[in-house]
Amino acid sequence: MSHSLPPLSRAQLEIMNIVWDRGEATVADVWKVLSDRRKVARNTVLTLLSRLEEKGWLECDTDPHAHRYRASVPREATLGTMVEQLVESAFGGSAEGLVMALLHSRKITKEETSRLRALIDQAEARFEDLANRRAKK
Amino acid sequence: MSHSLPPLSRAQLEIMNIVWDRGEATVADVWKVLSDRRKVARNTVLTLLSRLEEKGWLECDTDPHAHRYRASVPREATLGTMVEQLVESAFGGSAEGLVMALLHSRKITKEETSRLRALIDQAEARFEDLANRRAKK
DNA sequence: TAAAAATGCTGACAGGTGTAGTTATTCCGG
DNA sequence: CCGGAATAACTACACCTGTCAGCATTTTTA
Repeated sequence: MSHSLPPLSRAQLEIMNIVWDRGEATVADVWKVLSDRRKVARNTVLTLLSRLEEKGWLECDTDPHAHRYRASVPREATLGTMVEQLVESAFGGSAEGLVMALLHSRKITKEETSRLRALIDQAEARFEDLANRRAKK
Repeated sequence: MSHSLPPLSRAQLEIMNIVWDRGEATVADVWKVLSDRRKVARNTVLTLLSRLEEKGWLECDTDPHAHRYRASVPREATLGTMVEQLVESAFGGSAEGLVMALLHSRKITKEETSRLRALIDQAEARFEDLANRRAKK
């Protein structure tokens, strides 16, 4: 498939999130956001961005004096494969295993569980939809 | 809390899974299981196990000359924190985000969605339970 | 009991990562 | 036109990870 890039480390994911959030970002942009969270040198950011570009996670234009980085893979696709890989490597391929771990980790509220139920309803609705469409055709 | 060990890499998690599965394992045990999946030298396994022990993921007895390794953290707790960290770093703390990615990315069957719903019911039942107990007391 | 197999220790190495200093370039304000 | 601020490029380094070879010791077995 399209998506055979090396996995993202934590720091790399943090960068990607910033770029995804704003669609496009210069080194200075990213540095600014990151500096609000922890102390980090501009050069560190520069290196991380360059390496992400080397590996194909980012693309950049060298616009009039300031690299503008964009993500080359959409966020949803990336998160999707991340979840899949976690399911695979940590839960032996069982999606339920993951959800179970999520529900047991005491960070879930009652409100969240009902919203999760709604999500599942939606997913099932999509199944119905697909089935209908297949039947009609 | 108890669980401040450094994160597990993929290969390390693979090892931990083997140890968790059989409760206790020697180097030879792990090597055997791993060799059925891919070509790997015994020493590689040895090194990985030693380093996991150094870092506190494994404990070992030097029984009648063959190290017997055991996990020093239960599987569920580890998976829980792994999921939490993914939620945190990839989904900005939103558990729903994770479930949404899960439902959209995998080809989940209708059977799976109903089982997921059952899981959520259970979780809610636990909440009720807790609320009742608090009310009574 | 001597050879063979198993086991563990030490060291090594290449590649990735997070961090950043130094140097070179370029642009803007005066 | 010049000097300082912004920007990028190159280099460095310490640590982690996966990979393994060599050697020493112990246990098994023929």
